[in-house]
Amino acid sequence: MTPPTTRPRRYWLMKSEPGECSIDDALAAKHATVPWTGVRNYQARNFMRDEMQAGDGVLFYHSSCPQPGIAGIAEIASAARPDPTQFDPDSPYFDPKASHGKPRWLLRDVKALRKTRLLGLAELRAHPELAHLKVLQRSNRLSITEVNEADWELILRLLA
DNA sequence: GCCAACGTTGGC
DNA sequence: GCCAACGTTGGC
Repeated sequence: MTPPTTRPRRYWLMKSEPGECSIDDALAAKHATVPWTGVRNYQARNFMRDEMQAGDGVLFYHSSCPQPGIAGIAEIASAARPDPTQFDPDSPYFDPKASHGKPRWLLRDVKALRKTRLLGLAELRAHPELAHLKVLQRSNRLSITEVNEADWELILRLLA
């Protein structure tokens, strides 16, 4: 018997518009868990479909709002599964080219662990060690990016 | 509301 | 496969 394969825990930054799903909304949800619906970018989808693993750490980021920044800590809480909003003609995320037989968009459930103080962009930028963070790059539009372990640990220290 | 950057679309 | 037009993102 070969032992189950393991890999080091990975870390992600996931953007959510608080008007749609804030860290408070996620914490208030059943099991503090929300399906990460509405991602319609292939690179972000591929992270959810192929790269993530249950238990991975998540920086819960508020975007498109008065105070953008990291607002909480969460973790990946499920395997990949089809995003149901792609099949719903009444959803803004409806995708007429998707079908149940051939879903295009896969999501993960994300479990909120705690709300933190808001760690805003200006403060993130004030730490040169974090300068390479994807979310700080000029006009990065990707809603899911990977965070390396050193950055994860530094950010958790800043939030402590 | 502005606007730069980027992904997607579709004609060729 | 190219590439211009278009739509979206998202901080400011």
